[in-house]
Amino acid sequence: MADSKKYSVEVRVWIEEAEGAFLGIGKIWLLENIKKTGSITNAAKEMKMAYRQAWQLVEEMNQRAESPLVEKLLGGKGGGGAKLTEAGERAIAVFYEVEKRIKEFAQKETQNLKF
Amino acid sequence: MADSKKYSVEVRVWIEEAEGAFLGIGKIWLLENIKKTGSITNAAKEMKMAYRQAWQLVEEMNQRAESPLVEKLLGGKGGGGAKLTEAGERAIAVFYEVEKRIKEFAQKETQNLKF
DNA sequence: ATTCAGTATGTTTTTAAATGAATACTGATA
DNA sequence: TATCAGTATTCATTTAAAAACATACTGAAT
Repeated sequence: MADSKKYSVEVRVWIEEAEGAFLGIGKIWLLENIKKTGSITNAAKEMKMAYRQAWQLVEEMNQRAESPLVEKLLGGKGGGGAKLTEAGERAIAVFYEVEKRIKEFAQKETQNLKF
Repeated sequence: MADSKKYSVEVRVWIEEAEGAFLGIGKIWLLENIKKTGSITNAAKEMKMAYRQAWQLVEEMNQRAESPLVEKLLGGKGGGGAKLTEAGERAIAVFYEVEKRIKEFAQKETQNLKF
């Protein structure tokens, strides 16, 4: 006999650092869009987010990582742009790996919830 | 050689139901305070939360659980009050158990993060 | 030295969420 | 049947986060 309602466990994962939340799925999406578009401006547009906000997130990430995740290019042809550093690329991979493991565990461990 | 910065994984766990988020740590605290104080009013005060908000959270929980988590007593001596049902008591226990398992796993699986 | 698109930064406006305030309802008890 | 404290509900206010707006700054390329 099945239960009348279905419940599932959801999990949000983020990386914490001394001063608080450092890297969650939002910043990861931003990194991915910077990689894809080559600039903070276009990444922000892609995500329908204000440039100012995107820029602040990048600042925060760069200052709180041991080495910057995003390299910003000022002026020059096309006005400049932004690209991921090696550390930035690695951050994406590490985050998704950690998140995947935890979410898989969470699903596996929580069948048949009842409330 | 130690890294200059420490990073840790944080995890937020909640229970999802057809219509969205159903039960997270905030509602669990509310349940605990209702248990402790015997009313929504006093639970809300305890948590420095508006009564209105607390009352709405209780409504939501009760409607979306298979059976109510909180029994509300109207009128009478002392004006009434609120107490947890069996299902409410169980919800607290189940939530913490699930949360504990997932958080322990998350810690164990993520040593030596570097960014 | 002008152009150009993106970065950098401060200020104002919007917006959604939470709070606060006000009022009616409930029912055991004295 | 008057009281009383908590539940139930509406409406106005506050507040904090995000967005929108405005304006410099940068430097390769022409």
